Amino acid sequence: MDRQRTDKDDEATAQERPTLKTLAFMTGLGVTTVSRALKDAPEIGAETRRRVQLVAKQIGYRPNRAGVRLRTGKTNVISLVLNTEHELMSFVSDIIYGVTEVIADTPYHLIVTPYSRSQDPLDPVRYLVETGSADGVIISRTQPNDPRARYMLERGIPFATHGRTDMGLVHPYHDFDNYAFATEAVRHLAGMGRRRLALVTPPVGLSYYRHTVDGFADALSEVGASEVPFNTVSIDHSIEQIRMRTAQLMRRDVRPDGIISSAAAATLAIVAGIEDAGLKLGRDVDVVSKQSSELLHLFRHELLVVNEDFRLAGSELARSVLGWIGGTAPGSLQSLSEPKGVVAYRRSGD
Amino acid sequence: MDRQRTDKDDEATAQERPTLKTLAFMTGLGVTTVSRALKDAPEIGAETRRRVQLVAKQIGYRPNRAGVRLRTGKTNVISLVLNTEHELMSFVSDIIYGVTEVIADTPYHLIVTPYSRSQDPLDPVRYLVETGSADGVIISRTQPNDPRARYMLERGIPFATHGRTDMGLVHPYHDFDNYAFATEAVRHLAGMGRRRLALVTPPVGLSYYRHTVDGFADALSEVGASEVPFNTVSIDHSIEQIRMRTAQLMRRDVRPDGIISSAAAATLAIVAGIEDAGLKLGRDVDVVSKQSSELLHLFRHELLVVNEDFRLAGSELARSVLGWIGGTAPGSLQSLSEPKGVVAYRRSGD
DNA sequence: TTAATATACTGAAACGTTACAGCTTGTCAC
DNA sequence: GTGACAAGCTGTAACGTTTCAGTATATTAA
Repeated sequence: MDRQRTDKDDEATAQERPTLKTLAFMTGLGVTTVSRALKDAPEIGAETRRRVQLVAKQIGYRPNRAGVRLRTGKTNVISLVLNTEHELMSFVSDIIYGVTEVIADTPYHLIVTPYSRSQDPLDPVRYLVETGSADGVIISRTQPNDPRARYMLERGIPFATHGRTDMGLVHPYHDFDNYAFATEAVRHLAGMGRRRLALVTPPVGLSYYRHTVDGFADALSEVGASEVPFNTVSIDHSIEQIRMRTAQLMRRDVRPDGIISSAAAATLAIVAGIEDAGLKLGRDVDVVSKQSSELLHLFRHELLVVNEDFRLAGSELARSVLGWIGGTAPGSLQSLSEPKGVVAYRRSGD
Repeated sequence: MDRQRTDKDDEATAQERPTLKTLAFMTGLGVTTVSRALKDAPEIGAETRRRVQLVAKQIGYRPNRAGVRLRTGKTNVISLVLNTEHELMSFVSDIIYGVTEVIADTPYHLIVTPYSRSQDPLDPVRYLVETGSADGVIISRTQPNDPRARYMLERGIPFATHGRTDMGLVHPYHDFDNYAFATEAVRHLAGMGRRRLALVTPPVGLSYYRHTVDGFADALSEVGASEVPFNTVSIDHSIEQIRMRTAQLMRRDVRPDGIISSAAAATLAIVAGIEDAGLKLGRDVDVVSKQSSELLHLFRHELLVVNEDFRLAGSELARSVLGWIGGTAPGSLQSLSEPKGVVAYRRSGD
């Protein structure tokens, strides 16, 4: 009832969204000319070009995404592939915000592609590639030998990984230097006189697990401190598990006098465990933790923190993917973010 | 170079992604028939239908989104509109996960549409509607008189709001019962003998600000406690501001002996402020706080918490939008989540 | 037998875009 | 004055889908 008008008068009064046809009618040109004029093709007269672009701006023409996508295969979509299981914590939103910041003034949309419980991480990536649902993909929880990266490299679809791989293949990535984080943390603790250090690692199997562990080990021997093995948990474990295991650890004879934690949420649990064991943070043991929001110092003044900026990670990852799509060499789209050092709490007066 | 083949042999060996044409060729039917057979149209013979669907499954046919979208206007996209400024905290990822859980086994994709610093919140919604970029929209930071909801209602695009409106217009929503939260919090504090209560409110102007304030006020008069005004901050303020203002408040002569906080991050700052003033949580003042992840008890045992489940909110919102798209009456797609009560810390042994 | 009708299927057109292969017109060299 | 060529523009087809208006065959009613 609302749509009484025939095909013919489409050209006359276009109340619907303007298309190339509308513009062609208004300017008296052909749709081909209009299309080319809008993308600054060389064989269009300078005046015509300006005229078309003016009219387009005036009536608020926006290319129909489905039309473009059908014709060219270009989706103007970046997909962020997320594990809904483990990435429980806040930093996911930071990454998302970082990505959206970068693509805000591009024609790109961000779609979130989840994969859940016990699903093959390759599944969502395969889906994206097979259905051609995105021009570029961002993945996280990167592994040294990552089948997803290998797959996308084979298929030639631009992507960026949060975290490096170690397959001898070159692709864009952004990573936080967790080796540096671990070494700085160890040195800092050693500087405070701590000698028996424990590490709460990233999830075993992920790339930054190795980086962290290596940095920890190297720095330990550098400063001549010793490791108190604490392999029963990683930051992927539940708060309760970490807390319990930490308490157990701290009740043992040879307990650490310094702990390094790879994630803020885990740190809350670690501190709880320490206190469960009747020990006091800052006196019996010091803890250095990574964090992504500035909250740990509110939690316990005694905590030592290293900040990791996930919003930056999101931005860098988006920039990388867009760069690759735009033709930049993948090898030049890699970035590593250096920790700014271990920071202790400052009282207001300091 | 990879694409040497002519249009003709397209029909023969389809190495590319299968389309209706591929299926038509394989089954010896017309594309129309295939299209209808796949959607169980009645005028297709039962055997033909089965045959087509079998072949489709075998070769992994998936309808081309761009084709469908161009022809029908259906995008199979749900958009989640987010404020990149204020929604700093973790619960955004919970909402996203909740949404993805629901749309996982539908053809829908989730796109995240951000709006940032000082931008009109109506902008992204207008964009989505004008460009027809989504079949349904989810918005948050809902206001009693929300221009976005009004706009989408006018335009007839299905949406759901996180939080209720108060415009006499009916639309799907999911909301946490913040009135109940506030009343339960007040009653709990009153039950502990607290008489002078302060409230750290949600952002002024949002719907749940009113609900919270109303619940607070009503319960105050019910239990005969008094309010210590604390209108200088809301949970949208920075950690530092909240902390400072709380410290100021707690140093005054008439200071509250109970505080109710609408968000976990604010609570960290509040507690810091309390301690800055030299007071002790649980002795000089009790704090009831909402939280979305179970972390506050690790922060301070003395905290009293009420849990709000944002993953549930995401799921409910997605269900609502899909329901509306599917033709369900908007009025029947409203849900209110009740707080499960104020919970205090339980030591392991309890 | 014929006509009406139901069943099962099909071709053409359209959604909005871009690529390809033209088509005019004007200018210039000769 | 003719041919060549460039500049500037245009029509058609195609991407994959669904809808519309059929067509062919079989079945039933008279």
